Amino acid sequence: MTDNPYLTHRKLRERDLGSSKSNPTEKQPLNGFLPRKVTGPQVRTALEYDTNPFTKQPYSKQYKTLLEARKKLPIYAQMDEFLKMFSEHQIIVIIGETGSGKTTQIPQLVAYSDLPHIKGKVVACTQPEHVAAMSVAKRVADELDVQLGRQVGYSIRFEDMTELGTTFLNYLTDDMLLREAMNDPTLERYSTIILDEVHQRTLATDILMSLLKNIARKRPDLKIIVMAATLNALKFQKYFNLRSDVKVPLFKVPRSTHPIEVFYTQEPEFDYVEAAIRTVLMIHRAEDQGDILLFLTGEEEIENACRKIKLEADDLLNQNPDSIGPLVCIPFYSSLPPQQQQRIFDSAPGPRTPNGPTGRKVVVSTNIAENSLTINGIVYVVDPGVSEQKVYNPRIRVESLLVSPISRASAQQRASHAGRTRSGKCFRLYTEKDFKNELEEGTFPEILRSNLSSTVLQLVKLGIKDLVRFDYIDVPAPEALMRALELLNYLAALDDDGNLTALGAIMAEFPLDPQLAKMLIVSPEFKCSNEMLTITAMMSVPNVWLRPNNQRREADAAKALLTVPDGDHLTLLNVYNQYVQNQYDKNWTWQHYLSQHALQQADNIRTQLKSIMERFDIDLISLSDEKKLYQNIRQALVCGFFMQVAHKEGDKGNYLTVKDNQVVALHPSCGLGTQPEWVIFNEFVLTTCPYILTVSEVHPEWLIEFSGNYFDLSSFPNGETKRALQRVVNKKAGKMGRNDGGANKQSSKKRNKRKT
DNA sequence: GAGCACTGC
Repeated sequence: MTDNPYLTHRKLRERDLGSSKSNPTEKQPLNGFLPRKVTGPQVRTALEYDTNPFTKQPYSKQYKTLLEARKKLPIYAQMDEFLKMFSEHQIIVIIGETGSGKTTQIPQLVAYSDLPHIKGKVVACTQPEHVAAMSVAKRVADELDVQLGRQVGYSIRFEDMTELGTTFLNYLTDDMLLREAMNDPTLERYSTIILDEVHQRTLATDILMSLLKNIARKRPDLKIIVMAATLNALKFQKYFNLRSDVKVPLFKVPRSTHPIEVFYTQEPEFDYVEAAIRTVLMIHRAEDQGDILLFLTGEEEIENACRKIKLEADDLLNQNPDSIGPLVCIPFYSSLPPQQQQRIFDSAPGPRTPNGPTGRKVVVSTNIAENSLTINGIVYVVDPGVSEQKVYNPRIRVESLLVSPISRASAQQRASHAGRTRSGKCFRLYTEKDFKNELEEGTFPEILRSNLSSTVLQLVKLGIKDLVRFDYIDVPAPEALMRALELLNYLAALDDDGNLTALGAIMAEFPLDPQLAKMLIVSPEFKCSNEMLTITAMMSVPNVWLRPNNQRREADAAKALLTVPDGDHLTLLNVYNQYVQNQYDKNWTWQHYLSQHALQQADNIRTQLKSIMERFDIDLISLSDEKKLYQNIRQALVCGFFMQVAHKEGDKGNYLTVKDNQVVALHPSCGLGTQPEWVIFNEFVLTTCPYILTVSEVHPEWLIEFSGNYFDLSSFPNGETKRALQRVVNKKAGKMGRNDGGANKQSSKKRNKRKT
């Protein structure tokens, strides 16, 4: 694990100084344990022992306290049943809602039965979110009475809290395990792999399910456990049936949280925001003490709702000072600075007068609060039944955000927040009939609503030959696959037969979109890899520009000072360089309305990418001539993003994307000083109108020179764009006497040669 | 002249 290049940071730990030698006369708690034949009584006896079988140390006091708490979980009573099932089956599907303790307890039971530490193997448990991986690992380390990072650890992108040869239970993010599979296709070092939260249907979990199903056939010694929160386990159960005569068993873990009363509206609500505000105020007027969690879709909606709730609540308070307490309304969404995000953990306000009614806290949040986050004091949940979700249109290659109905699983997850501290109530702003008949059972899989270029590259690297017939749990649209294959072919990551090229193999090693990986890898040829490294990192993080509602003009003015008129990509470079020159100063970012958090993240990513570049001998090169440098940077951009070029049409500032012929406009946040004839862009979003974001000027000769494959004019639709390109080709032919459209091919050939 | 819901490598 220590040579894993995706981990750039390794936490220092105090080594266990106690002797690890065991006393031969001492009775061993795991005596008589046969791997995978362990029974409930055996485990219970071992748990009550004085010595920790994994550290050979006496148990601490904390261990006993935690053990008593574990015994109260419903799953503790099911130990015998689970261990028997684990002994008898290779694959198990487990269902249990949040609060069932499955994430902490099942992996421990598996460790007791599988005994990975005596075989030199590891039990893995995947999580979609890194926060969950860290916190669950900490909890389980405490429960097993071991030091976090030794017998029990976690691996997430920037942190490896494991010890090679010692760690036998590892919680890791799903992407991490998928990355590992790229270089170890049978995941040999694991004896059991537990996929948790599979109902969330993240891209990585979906792919892992397919891979594991495949590996299970080749490795009968590998056990697989799939854990989900919904009732829709049948789909997973069916999917994992390897043979028709052996059925994958289902293990159910009951919930152990407080009861939650669920209410529905009689009629559908047309204005869910208005209904939500009304419901919050109704709770405030009529219900007992307890805080409220309201789910809305986005920043603007949340800020407006907070303002209205506050106004009305103040009115109520003034009219009925003796019966109604004060109310605070706290917005919560991802782009909020961390300090303001912390406010959701503040306690509710006290009474306004010494003996008056006590106050109430209302948290108005996006989906960010739906999973793996507990806000203390929440007793009431208001759920309008919608969230903003990403949708991908492969035809025009555009991702956009759309307000859509949530799934039943999501609705249940939202409701569960009402029962964390005591029994609570959930108000659903839709009818029970709609809940039962209209909402989808589970979350719409990410694989069906994403751009798949990165995933397809990973699959090919994993050795998957036939992407169309791959055993997906939900098959993506053929058009989405085709678009991905086409892009990877133009980028020279795949050859014309769909085989991985040497370049593609390197691209797959970068945790980046293929376009970004390509431009970074070729950038030494343009003598600007140092700068491209920065730009790539900056393009991998969310928007760094802050623009608070009441300080827009100040924010825009600050941004103007950092803007490079030649293009937004160069502006990103400038922002990062200034950030470093100002010693990563928090005040500097604050004064320039920049997100310290995003810049810090870009810096982390830059470090990680740099180490991967070093591994592949990709040199870091700079040019001192700034004019030349700026030009070369934009040429390198063309090598990755040639499919995202637009040409100006007429004088009204409209642009037409090449080949796709979409009418787009420069986003108002674009910092270009003029409206150049040709631009390259990073993102195409559909909001009030189609906009292109992060835009730089390019010269048409570069398009022909560095991506001749794509800019082969015979494949172009007739129109102004083609005519403009034709003029460039003619001019060039006149000047140079030939049309060198093969630079793209040449550079990849050069790279191929170097690798062999 | 206007927005990025949310994860993750």
